[in-house]
Amino acid sequence: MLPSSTVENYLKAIYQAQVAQDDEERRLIPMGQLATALQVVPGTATTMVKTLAESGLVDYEPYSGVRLTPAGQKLAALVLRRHRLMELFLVKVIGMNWTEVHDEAERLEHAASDRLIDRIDEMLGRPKVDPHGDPIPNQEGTLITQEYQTLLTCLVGGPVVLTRVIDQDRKFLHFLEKNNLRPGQKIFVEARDAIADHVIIRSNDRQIMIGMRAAAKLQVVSTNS
Amino acid sequence: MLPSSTVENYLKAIYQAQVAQDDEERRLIPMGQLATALQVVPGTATTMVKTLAESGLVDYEPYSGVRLTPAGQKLAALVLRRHRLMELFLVKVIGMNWTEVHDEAERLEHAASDRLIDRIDEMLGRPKVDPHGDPIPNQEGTLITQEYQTLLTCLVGGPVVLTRVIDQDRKFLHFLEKNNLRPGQKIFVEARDAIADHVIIRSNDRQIMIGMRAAAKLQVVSTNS
DNA sequence: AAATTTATTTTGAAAGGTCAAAATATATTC
DNA sequence: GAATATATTTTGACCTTTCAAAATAAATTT
Repeated sequence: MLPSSTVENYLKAIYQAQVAQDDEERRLIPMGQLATALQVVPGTATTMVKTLAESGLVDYEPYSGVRLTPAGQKLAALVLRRHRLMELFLVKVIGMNWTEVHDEAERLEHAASDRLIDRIDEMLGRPKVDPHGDPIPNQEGTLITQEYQTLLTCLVGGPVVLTRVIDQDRKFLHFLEKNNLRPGQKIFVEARDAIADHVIIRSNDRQIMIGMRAAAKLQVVSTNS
Repeated sequence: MLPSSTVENYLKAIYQAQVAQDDEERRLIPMGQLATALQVVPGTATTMVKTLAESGLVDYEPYSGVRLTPAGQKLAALVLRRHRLMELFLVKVIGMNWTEVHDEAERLEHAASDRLIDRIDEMLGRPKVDPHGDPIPNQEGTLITQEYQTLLTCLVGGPVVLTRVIDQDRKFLHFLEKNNLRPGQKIFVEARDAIADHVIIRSNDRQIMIGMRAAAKLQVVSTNS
């Protein structure tokens, strides 16, 4: 039986939580966190996770949390693949703004067939990352995650390129867009002040001050030019 | 509240049934027919139609049938618009074959936002018909249906252009495709024999014999060239 | 370690959509 | 017009997904 959108969303949420806590250790995701991510009440998550466990998609340890089984992990990765390819497609082919493709992709990812997704993948030239710089899992469900510096950890003074934005919140993305901070943009990191809790950067000759919480969401790579 | 996919499918099915029996008379669609179209058991259709009636989307007369209200009709037309624009998009932009876009569009039509659909509409140059030659309702939910001849009613001898195919069955469409019978194709109607129950046509210098049941599904316009 | 707070699970109920099968209307045939 | 056939509706049940609120477990504080 093919999984419902709900099942796909649960798997994806667990997967993303697992990836976020950069663990090779395969830690358990607590129920509360999962419930929050999916915007459901904790009891709902418990119920659902139990049925996922029965389907062999997750391992569930009461009062501890969930973890994807290999089968669940593959499914989850393919959902994420559909999502991210769809986002890139919406930007590159449809011409939507990268700050507003998330919700659209969120729905389309459950409706698009594998054939369509692979066709899109081909059209886009088998891309490695989506418009936010998030890596796209391949057809086998393998995700290759690059480790990047952030505006919080990179060298002060040097020029960097914004490569990945770890936040899908529309307001945040619009703030970035308004300040020309989109993936690919070259940025100069001018100062970082732990006490003042900010980072000062320069992009397109405009100076911007960003709080450290926000700075941590902006991943960059150093550049020499 | 926004309508579920199920509700959208019911409305669309009623709408298409109404359009099919080319009625200005706003006749009722019998429950059995609706149930068959939606591949559900009759009782299910009855239940659902009653809730649609409560939402003011249909008029329901027990033991007689359903009919869309103006509100229901508009919604239905917009679903059909999404479907047909999506089909054309899948053919023109994604490069899928016109014989195989139906099922894909059937799912995507419920997931695509109005913004996406309008963007697609714009990309395609505000098209009037989908890949099967079916007319596309406009944003206001108005459907302009052209009346065509069919291979059953058109003049024998003259050249015609295949303009619309009234059947979404994959097997049938594949048969057409195999015989070069796609919308836009010029065809010569060589003979029609009511007793033998067939029409003989010539397309791309190949002669094809088609049963009258099938011929009635192929709509054409006469051409002088 | 007892008390309290926080997280998780359980229980009971609800909404949406569906089916199987019985009951009832309507239409058709003789 | 009674008998039969066909179409429709009703009833009771089920599955999935959800919530509210009570019960319980685990973690934290004192």
